[in-house]
Amino acid sequence: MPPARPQLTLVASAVAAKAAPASASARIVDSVTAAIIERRLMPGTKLSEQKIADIFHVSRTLVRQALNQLSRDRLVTLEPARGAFVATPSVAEARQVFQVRAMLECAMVRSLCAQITERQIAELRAHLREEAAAVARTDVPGRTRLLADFHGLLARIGGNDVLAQLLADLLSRSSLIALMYQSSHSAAHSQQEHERIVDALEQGDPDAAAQLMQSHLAAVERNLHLDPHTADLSAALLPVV
Amino acid sequence: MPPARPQLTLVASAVAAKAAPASASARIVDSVTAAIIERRLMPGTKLSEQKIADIFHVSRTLVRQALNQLSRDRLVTLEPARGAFVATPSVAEARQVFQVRAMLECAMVRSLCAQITERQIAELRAHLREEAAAVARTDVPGRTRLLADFHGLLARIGGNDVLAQLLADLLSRSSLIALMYQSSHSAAHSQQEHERIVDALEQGDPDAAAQLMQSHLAAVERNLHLDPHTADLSAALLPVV
DNA sequence: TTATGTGAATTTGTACGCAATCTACCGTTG
DNA sequence: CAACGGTAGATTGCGTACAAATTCACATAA
Repeated sequence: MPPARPQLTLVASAVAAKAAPASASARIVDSVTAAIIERRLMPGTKLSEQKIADIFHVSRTLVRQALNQLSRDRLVTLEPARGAFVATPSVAEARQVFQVRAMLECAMVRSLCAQITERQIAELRAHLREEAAAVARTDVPGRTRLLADFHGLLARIGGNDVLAQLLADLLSRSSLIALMYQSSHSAAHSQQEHERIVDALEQGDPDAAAQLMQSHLAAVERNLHLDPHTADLSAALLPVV
Repeated sequence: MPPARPQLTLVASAVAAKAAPASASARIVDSVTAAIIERRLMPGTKLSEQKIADIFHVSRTLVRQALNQLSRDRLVTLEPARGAFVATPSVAEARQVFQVRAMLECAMVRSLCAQITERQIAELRAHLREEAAAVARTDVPGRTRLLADFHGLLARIGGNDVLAQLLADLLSRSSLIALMYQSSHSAAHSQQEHERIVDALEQGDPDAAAQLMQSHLAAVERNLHLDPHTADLSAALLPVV
């Protein structure tokens, strides 16, 4: 079904993603996750068990464990007796992910207004400065990561681990989606919307914060190339370069 | 850390949970999930790989796959080199799960008001009748399942698969929580609240629907024995009978 | 009696190997 | 020349085996 099936080119640099000497298969999960959201692995790429096992110098057993976890995260799809492939989220799935994010994140900033501290505002401001710096120096991978992590930071600040974990999953899926349906959204624009959301949080205005988050997510989604004629046909025929 | 560690008594009846000849490990996942939410497996129970493998007549390989999936669903916790145990969600986690459910489900019924059809209302009414019947005949396992699945049905009706999947996970976690912190909430009361939510959906009143869902979830949570003195000490010392 | 240390037995973690399945190539045929 | 079929190679699915870690029991000492 997926039209484009590039070859696997998981370079050794992927191994050095995280320094943590975590459990063997967790290291593979982290590396592949990083490789996917940093677009070193394109959607549709086949992830051969043996090749990955060779790269990480472990047996296929551990690779299979890792691929299973990744499929639960919806970052790879497992086709029975055919193998694992980097997921190619459909347009419908993309829309649904953003719809759920809107539900979750609007409610999140609403409840955040009532409980946020000076200290946490400062933390957010520091993050915004990093974002702005990355945008200014046109650091594309850096600003992409920081812009996504703004949403993760909001969730972590809220202190609700269940929510933070859930949103983290949605954010990695969003990264894959943004990568597939190449966003035309201006990074600078996104960064400014983040600023205004923090302003609303600082003023403790739940309605404004929720409204700003809503329109921010809508803008991001609108700037994805999700329109039927653009995605369904062209993207289905031309390999996603 | 967990105080109570009952012995594993996964009877063979668990095998006959679903008739589907699904993939080997999926069958194990379903059986164990059913066993947990139907409280045949108590929180803290050790899930020995070999014992489960013997019960299902498969090798430990498939059991490990199943346990990994279950740990991602947060129904079992994996302690390195120690084994798998039926999860014992903390009070904090319980509160967080209900908080996220409130965010998600309030937004869900809101958006449902605008798009729901006559056909779908009828489907919900049919479900409500089943609930009422189960409550009337004091069918405890049946009414528990139906009352939980009302929320799942709402999600599925919405047509957003991502949301439905997410909520399904939260619902099974909620079942485990309700089981641990033995709810004193009246089933009949819950059922009536469901009726009123459907009424609001039928009238297309988003504010009322969201408000009713909010207070319904709050009531369910309030009737869990989540208060510090009840849970932290007593429940930590006495085995959960 | 309570606490501590040692060793056997059980259990988990990982690698390896075989059977079943799929992919690809190539010769055959209409 | 296009379409079909069959064989060879590679890949996945799953069971088994062995090493490492943990648990439990028992003996010993304070």
